[in-house]
Amino acid sequence: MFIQNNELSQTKQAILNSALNLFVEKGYFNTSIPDLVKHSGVSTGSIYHSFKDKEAIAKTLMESLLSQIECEQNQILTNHTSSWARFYHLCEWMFQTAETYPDVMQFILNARHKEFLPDLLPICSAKPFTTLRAVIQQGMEEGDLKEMDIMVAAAVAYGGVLRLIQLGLDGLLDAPFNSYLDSITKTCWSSISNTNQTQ
Amino acid sequence: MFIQNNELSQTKQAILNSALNLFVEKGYFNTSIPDLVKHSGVSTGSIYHSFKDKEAIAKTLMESLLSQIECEQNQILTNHTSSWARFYHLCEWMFQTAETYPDVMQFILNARHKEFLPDLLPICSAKPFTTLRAVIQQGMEEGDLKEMDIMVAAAVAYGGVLRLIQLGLDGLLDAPFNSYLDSITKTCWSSISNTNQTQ
DNA sequence: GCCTTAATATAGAACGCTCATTCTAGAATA
DNA sequence: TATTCTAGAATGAGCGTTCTATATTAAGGC
Repeated sequence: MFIQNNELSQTKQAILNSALNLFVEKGYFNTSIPDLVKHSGVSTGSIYHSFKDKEAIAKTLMESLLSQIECEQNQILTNHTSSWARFYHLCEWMFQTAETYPDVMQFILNARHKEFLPDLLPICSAKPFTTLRAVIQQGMEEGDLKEMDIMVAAAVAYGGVLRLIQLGLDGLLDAPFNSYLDSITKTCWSSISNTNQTQ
Repeated sequence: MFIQNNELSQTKQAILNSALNLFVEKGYFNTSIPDLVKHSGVSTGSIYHSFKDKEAIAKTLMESLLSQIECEQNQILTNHTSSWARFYHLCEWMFQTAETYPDVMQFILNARHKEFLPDLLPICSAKPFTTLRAVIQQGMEEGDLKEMDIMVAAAVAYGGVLRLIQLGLDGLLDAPFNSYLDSITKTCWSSISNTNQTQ
């Protein structure tokens, strides 16, 4: 039960949570409306009363997830000001989310959204991802990070973390996510850092 | 025309190449057999004469791509022996492939294979990916890389590179791939390297 | 309170269409 | 002449969506 948005009715939330589960488990195209009916307990009629069509379900789901993520990221940015602290806690948050809500992480990172949401920008252009890059930018402007191409720096900084999450979601890690947190964040950060020590 | 396998008939190759194009462009589920007929010029009857069903097309496509990639990787491993050289040239090869055959790279990296090939292991377990990790292992055993969790090291080493490829495929990079090659490989490698300089 | 009425929500059967697959017939090959 | 390949029409199942009927809720008048 990840989706909990006061602006959405109970019925809509139930549908979206089932959609999230099923879309991750079987994929968007392998999930039929009858599947959704069975899983959510909401009837066909109600589903189509709540949403224009199947695509609208996916779209709303995506928007809900992204806005929720944005919200949690902003919390982190408020609580921490230095670029390193922001980077570290953003990564920590990603690890925690991957651990607690693997479905959500799978859906955000993995799903080929373009296949069922043709108008959506690539996920890398979405707000949560630009926020991640903005922290790197900040680190560079404040002199903590080497001057280099922002895309390269961001790819190095988050690439390792996201890759590890991917490996974990695919079941190739033995230990829980957060046991890797310190070592991977320090390693990634130090490689683009100006000094050789991360405070 | 990426698929060129002597073990496969012309017809099969034509079908597989069309499948590769269409699967990347529209996705597996948005590609119908009629689409494949139109694009490849091969009739329904011939398609079903060549392949058991639609899934078998995807499976053969995947196997062809992976074996071709494996082959090219082995070439690189033969030509270079040090772990750094192997790492560098494997990355170079990935960049080149992403530049020349973005379809192939998209399909390998991105496609949610599990959705249409339920029996397939996650892509990270496929040979080409274990080969990548083996090079990191080698670097560690030979003392070039710090002793650390192999998964963490591999995630850091390739995460940045693969992330950059992803950004490029999504159209967020200005320059061609290979202009980033040196900076990203050096950055990634140095962060897990024992000495602070990469020869 | 209670009845009336309108709007909204739910339920599940019915519809029409597309798709993967099969079938039948004919062409090419050996 | 037997086998393999090609072609495209026919089939049938499953899907997204719509339709119709029933239930629930909300508001207003008395």
